[in-house]
Amino acid sequence: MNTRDKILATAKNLILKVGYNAFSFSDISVPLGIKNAAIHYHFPGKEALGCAVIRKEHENVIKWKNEVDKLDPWQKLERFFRVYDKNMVHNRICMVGSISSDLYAVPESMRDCLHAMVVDINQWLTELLEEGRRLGTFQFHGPAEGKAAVVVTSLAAGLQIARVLGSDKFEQIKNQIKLDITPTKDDN
Amino acid sequence: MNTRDKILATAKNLILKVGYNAFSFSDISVPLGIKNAAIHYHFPGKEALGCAVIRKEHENVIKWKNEVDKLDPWQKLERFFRVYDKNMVHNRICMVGSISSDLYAVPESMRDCLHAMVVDINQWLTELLEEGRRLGTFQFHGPAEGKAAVVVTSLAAGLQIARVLGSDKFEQIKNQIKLDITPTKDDN
DNA sequence: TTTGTTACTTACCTACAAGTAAGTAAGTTT
DNA sequence: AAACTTACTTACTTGTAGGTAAGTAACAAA
Repeated sequence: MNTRDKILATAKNLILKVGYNAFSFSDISVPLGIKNAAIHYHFPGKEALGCAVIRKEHENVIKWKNEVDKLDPWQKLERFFRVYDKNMVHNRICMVGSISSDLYAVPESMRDCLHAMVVDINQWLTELLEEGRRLGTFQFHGPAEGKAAVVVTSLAAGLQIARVLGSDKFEQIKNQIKLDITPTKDDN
Repeated sequence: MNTRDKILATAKNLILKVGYNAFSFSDISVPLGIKNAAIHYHFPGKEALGCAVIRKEHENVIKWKNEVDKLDPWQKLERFFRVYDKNMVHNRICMVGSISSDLYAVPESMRDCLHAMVVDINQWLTELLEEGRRLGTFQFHGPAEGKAAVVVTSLAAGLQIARVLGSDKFEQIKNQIKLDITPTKDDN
């Protein structure tokens, strides 16, 4: 792993742990054993670094979508949960939750990067729920778009609230999400 | 309204809009037409101010709970939604979402204040859902605690994601929450 | 071999944040 | 009237943040 990628990885971790405005260049340079100015060699400024982190995360989302493409709806959902689980164990929140909660305190370019990513995630989950309902794998009322919004926000804020109430709360949320889309015998 | 309360109100707004770490004393003193040091007269430091804001919010929650105490479950839920609506129109997020997403970047005393408040909200909503289910007003699967967690996180992150995708997304979430607890004809 | 490029470091600058000590004007108490 | 309290302001200190200009060691290309 080259220095540039190490900087990106460290910055990503910091954004998910303390937020964009709460980390400094030293929080990256000291653990990596480099100087602050080395970060400026790879990225013109903090804003560009922030954008690069979000764009890389977005690329990872796209790769991940292709990876899980052939799985069935429940497996896809479980894989989706696993993304949040990985953050949960490190007391991190998700990128969307971190940047959007600080949205009016980050540069506009970062908002644009985040927007593109959120649209993608939202669309993927909406299609998954729609497909699952069509196949009878999932059951829920109302538009898939609304259901997708509830699912993704429960997970995002689930990571946040779990910091306060413990990881059990996050487990409860995942279980409830599953219960809420599990088919029952009624056919209304 | 005295200066102390004006400082508290301004600080609360800033926390909900840009987060605890992204506002400075000048963001409070300039609009109020006072000097930075005046804030230090009323509050020893930023940490104490942050705690005072959360504690006041917690007190408001307690008062609010008493206000809505006699309403029926659906009315209580609508009143709960209204709290989030009021933040939505100002592009604010909720106190719990703001502080918990920056939790490892705020002083420990603030985390303690937030914890007490989150426990209270969580308990109130759990009891509401439990009561609603007992009365047949609401219908959902699994423990009320898990359902409460899904509802409150959907609303909290709903405010966050609505900053990126627009307020329609928040409306979708509220509708979906209602659909997901509306009784159907099945009696499994 | 000299020229250029990559990947940094050294040393420095500017801005601004939080915090504080001392002062002050207005009102309150004794 | 003297002393004290309230609610600030003035003026200052300290720390740190992001950023930059200039230098350098290692290696590659012409």
